[in-house]
Amino acid sequence: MITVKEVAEMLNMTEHTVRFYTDKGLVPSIKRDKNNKRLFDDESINWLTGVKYLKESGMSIEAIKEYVNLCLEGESTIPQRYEIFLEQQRKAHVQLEEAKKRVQFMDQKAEHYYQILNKVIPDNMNPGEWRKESQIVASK
Amino acid sequence: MITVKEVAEMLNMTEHTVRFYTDKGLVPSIKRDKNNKRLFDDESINWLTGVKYLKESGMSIEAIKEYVNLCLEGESTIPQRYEIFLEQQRKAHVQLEEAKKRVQFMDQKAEHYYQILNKVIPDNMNPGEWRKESQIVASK
DNA sequence: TAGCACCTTCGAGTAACACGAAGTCAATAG
DNA sequence: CTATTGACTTCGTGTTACTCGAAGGTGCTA
Repeated sequence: MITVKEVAEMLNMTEHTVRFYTDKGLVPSIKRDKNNKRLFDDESINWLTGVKYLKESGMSIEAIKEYVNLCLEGESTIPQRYEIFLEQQRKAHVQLEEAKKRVQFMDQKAEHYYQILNKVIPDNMNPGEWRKESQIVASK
Repeated sequence: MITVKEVAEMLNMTEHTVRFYTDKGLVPSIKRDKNNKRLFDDESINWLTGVKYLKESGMSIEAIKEYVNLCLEGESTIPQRYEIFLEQQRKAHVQLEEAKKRVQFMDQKAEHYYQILNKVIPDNMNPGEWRKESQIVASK
């Protein structure tokens, strides 16, 4: 049984956000101790972890809430829940591709600035020149 | 020379967002026609593309604005701009790793729901069981 | 018994859009 | 020649998801 602070650190969220999510009902299994403090057991940590992933893959708080409600309704909602995950799976794959492009972009720009600072090439780093530069790099 | 609508479609942004960014000064090279309409040439498209990547990798509008100002100040700011890109490069790599984890998570959950629907395994899909499930999958 | 760390609720503030209203302007259709 | 269409403009409010800080309760330690 761990506290808000601990679970926040564990999942790399702020304490405020953890409380925000629990207050919205996104962690139905959460408990309270005799002093009304939030306590997370393994089940609650799993819920919160799932919520975090769903959120990061683009679901709104409201949509996550609906998913949680479906879970609480029981097995009859499994087909709907499956549809939700298919959609989130699709989004996660799109996000992965976009993340790869960003890495490529940043790697290229950082490398370019490095070369300028080492007098390898002249300054044409302004974004106005970026496409040109990208084409040069891409054609290498 | 293309319009707001066209560049928005091209970069997959809303027209509102494009205007928002240009009004904040994030695309310094943007032009206007005789009727005061925004017009994007290649340089402006490059700026906007760069702004989009910086934003997606976690920079605030304010921070991007500062970067744009550094660009406009000339070559003397190259070391600072290099530092900015090193940081964004680092963030982009972290994001890539997170995106991979999300894909893994979503693939696993979608697969799990698929199996339940095909009566392969019983229902233990509630997040309360997710860690257990992940361990099982991981140990396969 | 005082201080400290940690928790609580509550309420206000913020970033980045998202959206709609109202108006301008140029081209085309009748 | 007028009128409608459609894309653009500015302006201003609304929304989401935090983010922060204040004010206060509780229990442990010195």
